[in-house]
Amino acid sequence: MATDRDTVLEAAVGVLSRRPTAHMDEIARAAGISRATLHRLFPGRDALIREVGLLGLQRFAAALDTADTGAGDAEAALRRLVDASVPDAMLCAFLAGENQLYEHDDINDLWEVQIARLHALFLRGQQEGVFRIELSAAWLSEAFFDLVAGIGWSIQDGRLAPREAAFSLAELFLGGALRRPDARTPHPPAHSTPDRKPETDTP
Amino acid sequence: MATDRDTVLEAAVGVLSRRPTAHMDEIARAAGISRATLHRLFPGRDALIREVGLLGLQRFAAALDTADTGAGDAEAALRRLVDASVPDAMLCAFLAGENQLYEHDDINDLWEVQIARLHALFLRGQQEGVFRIELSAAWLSEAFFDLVAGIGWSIQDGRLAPREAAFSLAELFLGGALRRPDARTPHPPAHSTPDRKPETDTP
DNA sequence: CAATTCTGAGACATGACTGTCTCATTTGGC
DNA sequence: GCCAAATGAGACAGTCATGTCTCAGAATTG
Repeated sequence: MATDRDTVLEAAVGVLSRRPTAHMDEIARAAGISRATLHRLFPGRDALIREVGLLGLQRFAAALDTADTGAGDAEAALRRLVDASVPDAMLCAFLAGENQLYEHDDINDLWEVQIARLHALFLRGQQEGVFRIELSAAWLSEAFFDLVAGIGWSIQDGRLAPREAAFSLAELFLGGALRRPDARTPHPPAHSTPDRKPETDTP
Repeated sequence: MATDRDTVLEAAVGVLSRRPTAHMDEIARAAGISRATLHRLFPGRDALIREVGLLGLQRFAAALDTADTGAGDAEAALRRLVDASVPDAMLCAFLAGENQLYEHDDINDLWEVQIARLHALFLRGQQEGVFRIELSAAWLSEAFFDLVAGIGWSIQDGRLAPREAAFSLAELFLGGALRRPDARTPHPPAHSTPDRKPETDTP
């Protein structure tokens, strides 16, 4: 029985991350409360969805703060970000699946701020020679967030043990994102070779 | 103006992959036809969604067929799968975001068959020493599909050039999934070290 | 123990989307 | 140019979820 707003939000995430179109009935039952009480806590469905999205973005922003992505080695910063964001992976899964949120301008702005922070981290890592420059920072940002969401879905469905989550995410993503100090790309790309030039953001 | 069923389905994917709750009106407008004609082509919304999902699964199954994932080097097989599945990345994005599909048993079965084929490819690669065994084949399967979906979203939103898609996916994913022939893991995992034992499926 | 507050269950009206229909218009074939 | 088929626009009822209300019962507080 969860009468707290935050507790209800947590329960709502559990339902909405898998079924974004869940009715108020389902959300209320998932939280162990009645539909009436749910409406007493949140003005309506829109407000509830919006608050869940806001919670997710705030948690992800807090993870970026905790990881202190602007300091030190870019690889170490990303590892800190992995550890900080995996506990809220389910919220990220909700954010990835709920594209209806982007109708609200404030949510959209907050989202873009966090993506910009991710982008900046990858750009810095590329300029420092830590991350590969053949992959655009935008793609690295997108892929990282998608994998965090994938972690959330996998854990929720019982396909991934929570203890393995951070390790699995860090090893898979960093393996593909880090420049190899010794070995070059295992095979030269046979398809289209994007001759990407190292980007700069601070002119 | 798209009067063909397949053309309408393609247009529907474009809308539904981003807004899974789009109304019939929006889908019809996206296809350039009226709501009446849309209803003449498909019995109802459920049938339309179901056919889009079926199309996505059939395309992904066809990609697995084309790639011939059971033959030859596992890495080469995965590279073939990347090339074969990237053109249908938007459909995979739809599949990843539309969890409501899994109420239909036939769709669910077809889905699990394809995931099993992916899983088998990664398991084989692990047994042949091509893919890392510290990451479970289940996680590799999930991550691969999530990244294909991410490719689809990125292309649709104009954040990734279609020409770079296959390269970006293959390099990022294979970099994290392949065993490094010479260099070991850049940093020994400081967090929890899952002492995974190499799995077997054919006893 | 009594009073207050909060919750759950249900009823109710509202609104939105869906599915079906009709009819005028257009398209395409002959 | 005529006829047939198909399309678009709109109207219509049905359905479902939402949001609000009331009331009885439970929990908490004094």
